[in-house]
Amino acid sequence: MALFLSTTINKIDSKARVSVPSAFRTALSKQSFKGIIAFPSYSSKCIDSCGIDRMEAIAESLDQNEGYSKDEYDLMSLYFGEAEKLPFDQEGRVILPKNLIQHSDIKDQVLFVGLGPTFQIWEPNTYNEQKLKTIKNAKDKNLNPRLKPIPRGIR
Amino acid sequence: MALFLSTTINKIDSKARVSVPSAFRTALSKQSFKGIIAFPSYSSKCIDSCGIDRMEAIAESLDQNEGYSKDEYDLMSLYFGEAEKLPFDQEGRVILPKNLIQHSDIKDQVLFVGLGPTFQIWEPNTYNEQKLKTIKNAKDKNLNPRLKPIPRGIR
DNA sequence: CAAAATACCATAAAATCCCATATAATACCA
DNA sequence: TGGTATTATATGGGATTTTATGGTATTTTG
Repeated sequence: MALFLSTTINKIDSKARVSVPSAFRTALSKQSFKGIIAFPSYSSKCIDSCGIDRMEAIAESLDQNEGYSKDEYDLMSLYFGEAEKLPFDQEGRVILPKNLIQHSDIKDQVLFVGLGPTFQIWEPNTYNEQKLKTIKNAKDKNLNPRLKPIPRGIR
Repeated sequence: MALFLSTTINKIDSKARVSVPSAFRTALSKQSFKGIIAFPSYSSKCIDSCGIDRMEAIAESLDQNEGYSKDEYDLMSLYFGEAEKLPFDQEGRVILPKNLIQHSDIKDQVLFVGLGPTFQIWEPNTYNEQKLKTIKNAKDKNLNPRLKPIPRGIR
């Protein structure tokens, strides 16, 4: 499984090209499609993204109806319609489609943030606002990140 | 599972490079990624660190939604964004990113302390202060300093 | 053909490699 | 056991490569 970590801000140029962070490209280098899959997040003003392997795994598990409810099935099916395959150019950039730029309100800077097996693409200011909200919410509800010990699958 | 023990102080140079203690490198030598994962501690002015295997285990357990609420999921996702993959150079050093140096207030010396399955990176003086506080607290509360297995689910 | 997409080239900054050295740790041997 | 040789480690600096970014040329396609 690819593991996406860290946060990077890159520029987007007049042709809507952005460098995908080198670390993300490395994480994807073993996959069959040299590029990323991107689609609008349904819950945030950002772009959800991953490698093709993950999409294929989702497709397969959907196909075999592995415990999805009708509602879940319908929702996930929508993703495939909105997902875009964005290939790397020789320099490791992708071209962000207009609809995704609009959805995430991206202007001239693009923030990539790793979420483990996936990552997201944000307009930097939008991301910071969202992040502050998440932290405030965690404080209000007295939540702790359960980073140790690991609940299961410990090695 | 890697086991990190003991305490070491090393220098940080003008390029923000630090040698990871040899014993720690040995503990990590079997893992797929040759380096460390580092992220700001949520409770202390230090850097939490581990090998990639542990990070992958956390990612997997999150991904399979093993009893995480939406709020918890959001909070933990932030940590992936703040975590950095720091590869070893040929001499066994890593480059500490600026944000982590700031968070832990590191100047020219770096203290590594093993915590068993993970380790932490501190500014040495900050660590000593923290250590004294911990000892004082234990005395005040009359805690019995015996080493026993920690029950699961502790934080 | 025109417009869009893609390939190709150039460059500054940053990251990484490579080599050198002092010190510490370990092995070896008389 | 003491002393010496050898190895490993931590650290420093210069050289090289990669990355991000911009631009131009070429190809595709509708």
